[in-house]
Amino acid sequence: MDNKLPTLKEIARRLKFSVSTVSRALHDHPSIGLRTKMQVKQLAKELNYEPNQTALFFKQQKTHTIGVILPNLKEEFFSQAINGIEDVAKINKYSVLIGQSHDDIDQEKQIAIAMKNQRVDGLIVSISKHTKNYDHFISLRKYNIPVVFFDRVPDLPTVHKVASNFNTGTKQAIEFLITKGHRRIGVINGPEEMKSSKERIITYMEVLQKKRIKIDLSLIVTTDLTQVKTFEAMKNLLDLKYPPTAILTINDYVALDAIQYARKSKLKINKDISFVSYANLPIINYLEFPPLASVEQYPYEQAKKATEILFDLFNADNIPDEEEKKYHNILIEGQLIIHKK
Amino acid sequence: MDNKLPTLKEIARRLKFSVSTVSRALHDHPSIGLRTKMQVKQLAKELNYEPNQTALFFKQQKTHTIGVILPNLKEEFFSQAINGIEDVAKINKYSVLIGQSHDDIDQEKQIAIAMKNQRVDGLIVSISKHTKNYDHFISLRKYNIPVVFFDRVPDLPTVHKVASNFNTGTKQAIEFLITKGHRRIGVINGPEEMKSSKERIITYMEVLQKKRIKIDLSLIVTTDLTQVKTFEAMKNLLDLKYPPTAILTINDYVALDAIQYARKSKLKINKDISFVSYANLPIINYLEFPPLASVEQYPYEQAKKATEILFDLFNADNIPDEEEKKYHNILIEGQLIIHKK
DNA sequence: AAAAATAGAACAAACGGTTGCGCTGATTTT
DNA sequence: AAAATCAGCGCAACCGTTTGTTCTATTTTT
Repeated sequence: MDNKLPTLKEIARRLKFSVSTVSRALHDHPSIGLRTKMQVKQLAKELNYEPNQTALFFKQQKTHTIGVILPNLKEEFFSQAINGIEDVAKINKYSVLIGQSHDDIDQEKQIAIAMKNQRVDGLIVSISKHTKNYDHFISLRKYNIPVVFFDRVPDLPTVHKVASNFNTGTKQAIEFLITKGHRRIGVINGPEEMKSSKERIITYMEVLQKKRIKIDLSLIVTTDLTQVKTFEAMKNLLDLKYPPTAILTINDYVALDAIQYARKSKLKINKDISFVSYANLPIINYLEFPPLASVEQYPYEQAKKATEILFDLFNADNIPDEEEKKYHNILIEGQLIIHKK
Repeated sequence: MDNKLPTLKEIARRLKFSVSTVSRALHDHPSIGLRTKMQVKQLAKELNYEPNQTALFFKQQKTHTIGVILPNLKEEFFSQAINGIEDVAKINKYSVLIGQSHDDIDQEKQIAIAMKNQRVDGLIVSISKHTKNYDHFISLRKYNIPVVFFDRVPDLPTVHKVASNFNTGTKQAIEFLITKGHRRIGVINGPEEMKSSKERIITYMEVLQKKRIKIDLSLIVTTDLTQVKTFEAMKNLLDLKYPPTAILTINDYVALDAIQYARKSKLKINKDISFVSYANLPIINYLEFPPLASVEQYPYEQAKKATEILFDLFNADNIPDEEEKKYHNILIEGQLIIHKK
């Protein structure tokens, strides 16, 4: 097993050139003669020479790797997001290191530290549903590791982030339900820590006020996204004296659980009770009783944009510190998708 | 921005020790005095010293990173598999680099090359559904990068692999259908390139023969896993003079499409026609008309086992080449899960 | 023909850490 | 008291590549 990979030194030895000459030859440096250049290149090709990336990473203090931290990959939202990240990374010849927090703050911290130590050049993050403290990300600034958040973003002005504009989608969703004749619209919201949860409620109230529909706070319940809590939330809604005729749920997975609960309660979906949610999962197409509509949040586009910003930051780093360093804060418009059926 | 990370050199300078002393002190080398050791460790802690991984990777010619190549992450099967890989990697303090082939052979090759250049220490692979040629993986041997395949594995004796034992699951599935009274059992199989496709048919025939049920080859159709082809396959089956009363599909996604088609054809699921498939996706639980049963293939366990083998190989590499180098070939037993409903 | 300019290549340092070996002064052995 | 031992630390090489500087012919200029 002659497992030794060819190095510049090896090429230099065979051709009786110096290592530096070989290096420059391969880089088409002007101070290398044509003959030499040809010889070097040919031998390099013969030997299948590939620069040792670990040496380069070390030398350049760059790893050409971006880290991605997100709650999990099993939600299709995030696996689609990965595609957006990968695509941009590939264009820039970067690799992607992925870590799942599984919505656990400690794991999130641990991964962030591991990625710092691995010397990733930058980080794309969608925070866990319980994260309230962002120190483990903020501290990366000391190491010049830029961080761009997407989808689940911290509620801080001093970070780069790309998120869905829940406002628009929520507005469309509620108006859609009102148009369909619904007046008692329930909401199964996410944990209060999540920025999107607050925004959803604000928009919900705004729309109802404008349409002069009385707001009933008992119609607003929360779930931590687990099935158990969603069932509880549904029970609370259905046990009301005047239960809602339509429910807005924080995402499609919650909607699925909610629908399941409604069916167990012998309710006719889309007749006794209708659902609208967020995410627009492909799986919806296979359901017998899907939500009436979903707010598409374009995970691919969000993640892609976040990654593009990250690469901008890599370059901006070289630019002398502008005093007023701008923080990117992009909103991707959601879009209500009405499911035909 | 004092972005300079602390180095051994920095610690040595401040304490007026040599770099080597500092290095050894941090590693509890016996030839370093207690006083010195304490001083060094304290300052290291104060400065938040962390060894520069890129330097270590370079020096040790190891990246402590394993590469994973799989068709895609949006199939829950694979995102669960990732968890198995991550868990084992974490125990061994390894990072995980992920690449999706999107079932495209060229992308698969490209990723394999990129990972080789990144100097991953080893590779976990589930091949694309069209891959017939394995040179891009075999050639990694030259670079001493071990490869372990899982789930979708090459049909070669000279590779390490972990796969599902389709035999058992398929047998259970068909016998289950026969017990339910079905005599005309259709199969929507995968592309012939896939090893599992062949095995499925063999078992199918064996079971039918044993049960003395006549084999009708027109009941066996194939799909490339796309919806279009699955619909075509379904059409072929349903247009038969004596269409099947039950269908075995290669996986749950195909089953979903097949069920959708059957419903469009006004067939009553689980009455006019029943389905059994492979994978046992969680989503099944939300369906109104799920397959009767699914063969669970334990992606987490498969991937975990594959990764454990990979780490074994890392160590085995140091052992002098045994002439008879064994190739791992693990089969994980599938298990038919009958969906209650 | 001597001086200046230039092309083409070599030298050497640097990135940060590990490690075999050698050095020094103190302690123990004979 | 001289010799041997040893604890404790420094020196230097090395991993592969890049790059600023220097060197050496050769060519061009005057």
